[in-house]
Amino acid sequence: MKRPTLEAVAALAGVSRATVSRVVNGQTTVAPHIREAVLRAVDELGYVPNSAARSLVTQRTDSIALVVSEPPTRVFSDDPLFATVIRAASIELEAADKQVVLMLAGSAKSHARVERYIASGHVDGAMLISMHGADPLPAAIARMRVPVVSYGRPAVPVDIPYVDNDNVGGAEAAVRHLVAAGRRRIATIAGPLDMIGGQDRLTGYRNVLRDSDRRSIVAVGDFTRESGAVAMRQLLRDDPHLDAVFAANDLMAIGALQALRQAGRRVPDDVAVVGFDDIEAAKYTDPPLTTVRHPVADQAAAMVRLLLGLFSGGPSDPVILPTELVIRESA
Amino acid sequence: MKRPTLEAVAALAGVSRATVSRVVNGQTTVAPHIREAVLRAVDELGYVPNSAARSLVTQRTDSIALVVSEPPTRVFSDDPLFATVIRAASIELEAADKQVVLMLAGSAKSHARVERYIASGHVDGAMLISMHGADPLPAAIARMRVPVVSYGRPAVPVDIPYVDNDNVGGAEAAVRHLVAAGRRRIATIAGPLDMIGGQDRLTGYRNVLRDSDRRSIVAVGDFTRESGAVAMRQLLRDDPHLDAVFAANDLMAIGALQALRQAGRRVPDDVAVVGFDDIEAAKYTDPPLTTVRHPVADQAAAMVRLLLGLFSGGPSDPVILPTELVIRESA
DNA sequence: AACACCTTGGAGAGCGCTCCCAACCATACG
DNA sequence: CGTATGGTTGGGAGCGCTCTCCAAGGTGTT
Repeated sequence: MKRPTLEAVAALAGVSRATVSRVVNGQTTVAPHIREAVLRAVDELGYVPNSAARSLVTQRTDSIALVVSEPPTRVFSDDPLFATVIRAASIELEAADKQVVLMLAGSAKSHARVERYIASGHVDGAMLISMHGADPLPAAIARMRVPVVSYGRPAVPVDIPYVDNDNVGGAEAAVRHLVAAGRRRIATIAGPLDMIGGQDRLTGYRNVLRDSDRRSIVAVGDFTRESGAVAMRQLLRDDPHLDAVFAANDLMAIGALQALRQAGRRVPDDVAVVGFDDIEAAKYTDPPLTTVRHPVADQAAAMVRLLLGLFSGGPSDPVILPTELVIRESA
Repeated sequence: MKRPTLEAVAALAGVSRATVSRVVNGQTTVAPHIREAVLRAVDELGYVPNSAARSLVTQRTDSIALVVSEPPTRVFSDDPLFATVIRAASIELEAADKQVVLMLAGSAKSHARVERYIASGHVDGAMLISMHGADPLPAAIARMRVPVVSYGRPAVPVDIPYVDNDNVGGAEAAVRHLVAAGRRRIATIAGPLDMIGGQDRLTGYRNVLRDSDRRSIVAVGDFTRESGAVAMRQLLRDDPHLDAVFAANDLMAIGALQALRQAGRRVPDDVAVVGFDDIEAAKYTDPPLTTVRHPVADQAAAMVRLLLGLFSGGPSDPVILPTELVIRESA
């Protein structure tokens, strides 16, 4: 009635536990006919090795935690970022025959659970995704003796390897595009400044404006469409004559598009709009959104490779991936 | 250098392993001052119990697998269904202090991994989400002696408990609404017929049409927006005079809206459109989409409770949740 | 003061597996 | 024909933990 053990298989096949273990783990030092007998017994009993027992002795679990340190509402919002990352990372990890354990660590309470989970040896390593500045998790996890990598540069300087995209460069390219098009009053809808992506994209915007001798006009959103609309209205009040907006992500750009339409501005004729991310929806806005594409899936895959590399003593240097300006009709 | 064990804590606190175990597991039969000493030692060494060792003896893992038997492209598509289910289930499971292990089982290869994972005792139970008719996974997992529940009635008759919403009733309500509004030629864009949701919603549509003496006009999509647009164009060719469409989900309804606009039809004046799901985007379509809301999050929570109930010998009867017609402007 | 009873801590057996080491057998060589 | 060699197999320890006894000590009662 209970699940069969190695012992049971050994008994049925008329060999020792050790031999069964060898067959199950694919060692070649077993005589073919014995191997056959063992496999038959395994099949007959429906034997599957007990993972707890195995990892107790091997000290490995072949599982990797994917920790998303955000409230669930944001993880599974309109923003497909997390979905893309999770998907790409899963594919890459499964290719390496690792099991993905997805963990949402949005609240302080779940932080504790996650820390405990990782510390208790459930996983061989962990990947952290998108945390805010005050997030204590990276530091906490880095303290354990578990290999960890981060998706995106941690906001707090913590000594863990990470993979990021060139946020500053991408923002610069976007704003340079607006400058090149002759736009004079270029505003930005920045992301949350406690997030590294928000900071870096604002930095890129400021770099170009400074170099091109324009004034910066800044409103801050929180990466949601609604906040983009609110920020856009704010900007229009601040400077009714602005002729371009760079939004720190597409969702806010879409919100800005709505607000502009409501305010009776034509895009791109009156106001040019550029987003960041190149999400799917950017193709279907009216007009289609010019935006900065960054390789989310590649970045996730690179993160996985970085972590797997750590297991075998590979380098722990940060990896930075390039971005690309996608020009559509909004700017 | 290694991770501290019970033994180490016991030595430091000057007690036996058993006593430390009692303290760590919150047993009350330990004298306060000894308890203090143990906790101090735990703290000092940064001790965290080894989960493999623990579950080897307890035969529990306190983890639950959430198996999504769909290709990742669909799981993390525009369709927020999976996201909502995953989120709600996670919240509910964490409340019960269970760890969620999310597994994507889109390919045959990953099926094998998932089966092995579950069979090897990594989790105490499993939840299956949204599978197509030919999916062998429910049957395979049901065969193991692991408690399993399904989100949605399994397409293949398999004896596992499930939680579903009233797809037939919801579709009926939607189509009855169109009938009541005086629509004469009511078409439907059905979902994939190898999915139970697709079947049931089509059944509901047919039930009402039959009772109200109208002809059914059916096109089949695959729950994506694109397929909705394609199906809509098809329907317009089949019957240029149709005056209403019931789409089996909102994404296809949105595609239909696009196709109708391109064809120069006004919604709802010329053609009324009703969707199913009440996703977030349904509020923002032009015009806002009339649709059938079903309690996705509630359903997920109910699924979790059903599974947890199974552990303690609770009932394994299917749970069916009601739906609600949300009337906006498209019909 | 002796007894029973209850509380509390310790000893030890395993949970199911891997892996080291030793024993074995067969072959080949001196 | 004995011994060295190499390839297979089995024995057994132990991974870190829980949990069932059991013993020791303390308390209260008669």
